[in-house]
Amino acid sequence: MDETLATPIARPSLHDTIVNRIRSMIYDGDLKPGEKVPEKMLCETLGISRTPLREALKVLASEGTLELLPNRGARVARLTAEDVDEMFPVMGALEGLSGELACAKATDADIAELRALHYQMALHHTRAERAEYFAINQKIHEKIMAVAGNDLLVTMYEGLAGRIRRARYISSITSGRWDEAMAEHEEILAALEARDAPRLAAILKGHLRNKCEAVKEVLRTDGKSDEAAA
Amino acid sequence: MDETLATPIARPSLHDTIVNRIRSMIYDGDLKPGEKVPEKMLCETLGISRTPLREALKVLASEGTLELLPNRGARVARLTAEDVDEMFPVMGALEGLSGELACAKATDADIAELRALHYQMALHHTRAERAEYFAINQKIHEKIMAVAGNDLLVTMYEGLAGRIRRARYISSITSGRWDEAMAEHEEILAALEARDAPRLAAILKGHLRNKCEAVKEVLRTDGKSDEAAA
DNA sequence: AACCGGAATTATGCATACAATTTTTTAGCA
DNA sequence: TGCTAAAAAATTGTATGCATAATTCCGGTT
Repeated sequence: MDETLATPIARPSLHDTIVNRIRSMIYDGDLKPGEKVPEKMLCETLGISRTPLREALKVLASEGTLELLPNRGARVARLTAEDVDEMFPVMGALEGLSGELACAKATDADIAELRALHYQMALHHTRAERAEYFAINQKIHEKIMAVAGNDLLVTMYEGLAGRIRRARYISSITSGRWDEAMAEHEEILAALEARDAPRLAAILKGHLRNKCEAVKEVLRTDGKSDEAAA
Repeated sequence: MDETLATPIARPSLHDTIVNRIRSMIYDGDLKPGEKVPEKMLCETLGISRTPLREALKVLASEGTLELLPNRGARVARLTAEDVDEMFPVMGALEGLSGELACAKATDADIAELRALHYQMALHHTRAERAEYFAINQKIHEKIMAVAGNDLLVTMYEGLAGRIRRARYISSITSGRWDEAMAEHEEILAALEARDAPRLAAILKGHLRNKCEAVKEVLRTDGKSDEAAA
């Protein structure tokens, strides 16, 4: 029997598990940016041998999550201001695309769901509940991505977003910038309701550019502690 | 002395060499889409052991170049029409971004170089020299990317472009579509000379969308031979 | 006392060996 | 003859071991 096309992907391989475990350790801060990651240490922590671990390290390095210095081991990639300057235009283009596609593909139900999320977020904004606000904020952007219906887009965006998430810009947002962001979200909802693809794309791009500045600010402030840890 | 920041990347590691070797084998057609890739075979071909080979396979799989079936080995990823439908919007967004950035950053010398390439390509077009035309065509797009000055953008775009390059759409372009593409390139040059970023972005996006259709056409025609090989 | 050089230690890179799963072959049966 | 099932072969997943490069530590020298 011919299954050449019938087997896209199969079971949860142990291997990806390790990759995800290590990725989580990095995103959760168990491994800090700039920190050396000796293989032996990780082997003991994860209870595995060096072979599968090294395979995972190579994958994470190709993603940009780790830096692999030949004959000198792995280090958690440090996010520089230059990295951010390169990442945000790309993320902006991708997020803009998600907006365009979402305008074309969103059902009324999708928009209703986004509207609900939006007003819930607005409530958290007026109450100055930062954590709750940011949680819903992320949900909204994820929902727009999902509505866009392009898995590759989601994968690529998440890959970049994940690398930035470590810089916890959340706590450092100024209330002035917060009000601005909220106003931009009003426009996002309006553009989506009007299914105005170019406008939504433009707003999302600008919205992200503002976030870029916030992240760079955190990087400047927070950089010193990273240096100390390295 | 503190070199924590001073060592971004060091020597050409053997490992990346293997990754690139295999990637080349795939792009050059030594390994065809859908084909099974036994580890033993590649080990003998490359003259290495299974350990570094498997590390390379994992990396290529994370790039989407290979498919890794747990306990069942690797296969060269097959490009489906659905894949192309997902890839082209993303590539369009990235290429559009390259145009925007290029408009902002291009020096007069850059534009002069692109102009020269453009008219050289136009010459090949009037002479109906396909291979030469496409070689310069690619150079132009690469130059725009380079002028944009965003390494991450280049990396991500090349990753996608490389996966598509296997579908040799070159030979199959119709002369009608070819004339269209050439006309679009006239606009590309004009927009760049005017440093009209939004316009250049829009043209590049549309230009690529047309190529998307060509690739899908090749996929439909060429698909059967791939099936046979699998 | 500070600096330089070399040996010992440690960690990484690669190859080999063993275990487990899948695929193929083959024997048995209806 | 065709199908099922079990055993053999082959292939992948993981662990271990050896070779090599890098780091550290120690002794000698200026």
